[in-house]
Amino acid sequence: MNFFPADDKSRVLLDSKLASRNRSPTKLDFNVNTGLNLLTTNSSSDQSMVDDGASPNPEEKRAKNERAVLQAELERLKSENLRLKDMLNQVTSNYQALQMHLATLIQNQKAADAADPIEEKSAAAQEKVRHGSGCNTNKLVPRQFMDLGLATNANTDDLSMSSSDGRSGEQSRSPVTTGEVASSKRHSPDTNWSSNNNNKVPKLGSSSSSSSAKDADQTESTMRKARVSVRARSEAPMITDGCQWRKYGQKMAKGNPCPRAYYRCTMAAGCPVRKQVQRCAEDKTILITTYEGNHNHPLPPAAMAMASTTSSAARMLLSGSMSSADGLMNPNFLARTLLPCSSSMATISASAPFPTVTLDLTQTPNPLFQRPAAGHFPISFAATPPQSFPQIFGHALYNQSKFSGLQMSKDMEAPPPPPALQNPLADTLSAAIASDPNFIAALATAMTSLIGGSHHQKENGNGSSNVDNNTTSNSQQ
DNA sequence: CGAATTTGACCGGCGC
DNA sequence: GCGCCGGTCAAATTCG
Repeated sequence: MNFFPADDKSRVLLDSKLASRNRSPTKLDFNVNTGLNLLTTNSSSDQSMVDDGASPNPEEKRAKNERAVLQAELERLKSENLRLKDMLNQVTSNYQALQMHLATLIQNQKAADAADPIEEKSAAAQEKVRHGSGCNTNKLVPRQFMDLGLATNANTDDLSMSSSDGRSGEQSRSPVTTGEVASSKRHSPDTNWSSNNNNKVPKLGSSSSSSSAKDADQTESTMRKARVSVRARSEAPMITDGCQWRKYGQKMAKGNPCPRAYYRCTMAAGCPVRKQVQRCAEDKTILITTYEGNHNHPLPPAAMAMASTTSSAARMLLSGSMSSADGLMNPNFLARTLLPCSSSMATISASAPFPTVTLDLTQTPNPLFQRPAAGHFPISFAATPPQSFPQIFGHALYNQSKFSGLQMSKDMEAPPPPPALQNPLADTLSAAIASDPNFIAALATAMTSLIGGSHHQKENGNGSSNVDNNTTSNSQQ
């Protein structure tokens, strides 16, 4: 976990701390003192942190002061190092717990599938969410992680992010995948970004060779194509998400003086994933990146996060909206129901032609200066100290869990906000983190990757990817 | 010189 | 039917 840019002085400082963390404090102090002793002649006064004013040599006096300052700074850094270490351990342990729960979940799910694939999973998901909402976060995270997987799997088992071919015969069961493989009007058989293909069942149906006509829900699902939009403050022309993109077009969009750029994934031939990049008309420092589709190839860890975002968010949106006529017909209702307290982080667009999940990472760029409004959960990543990462994950998962289905119980609509830890040091560190938009984006995508991870891991058979890797790799970009 | 980007043309959907 | 619009193509251009 790297919280600082590689060229930052603080990075060097942190690295030195980490490198020395295995040494005993005594030894560390000794080493520092040894160096400073070279500048002093009176070793007996080395232990004094305060200048007694009796020193006849002004040079020595200055050296003492300097040493005192350095020692104080060293102590502070040591304690900070310990905090960081604890935090890392906590995140790691949480992740390991998630993996264990996932393994258990998959086993249980296989057993449940044999009996009643849909009903059992939905009931289990709701029950677990109800229990999870009242638990402390360390338990909440894996629970909700599991819950999401259950809820989404119930509807979108066949969504594929990975090397599994999205154009397999299974595609018709997955709204997003189906959309991806729908033929475009030109040569690209997997292009479905255009509105041309999204709202016309006959077109999709005619273009799909696998119109096995599962049922009405299937037909309905093909009408909808989910997108995942990420809003982040960035001066860069494009946020780094680990994938390789090739620009294939640029257009002036109506109502926005900034051009919209069109990219397609070039990490594999025929990868259907597209993304649009456009600056916000109101605030040009905000970069809006909209993803659509699932990769048909293995992804590097750095790309896993964002790719999982598009897949899992789309899956959540579709699986949730599909289950309710209200949600389907009234996106506002859907958003209100699913996201009563998270509008600043994730919203469902009511005006977009397609169901769109928007992850807003532009809130509260500096946690020291802006706190969440009363009654509003501190969803903004930057607004929460690093020690609260489990809480963040937990709440994000909680929200996403709600995302995953309207069928969830009513008592889930008013979640108890996890207590955000108040810690000056943490605030300082989070301020540093928040100052890097790439880190924020990486963190967000890592979180959503975690959210979608259950599905992802199942599909890829690549359970080794983890949040730490995602976060690190992205934050270093 | 190959890869990536640019940019005007093209296409289909949609509203009038 | 026409024009607008979003999305894509592909030749031309630029870049490394």
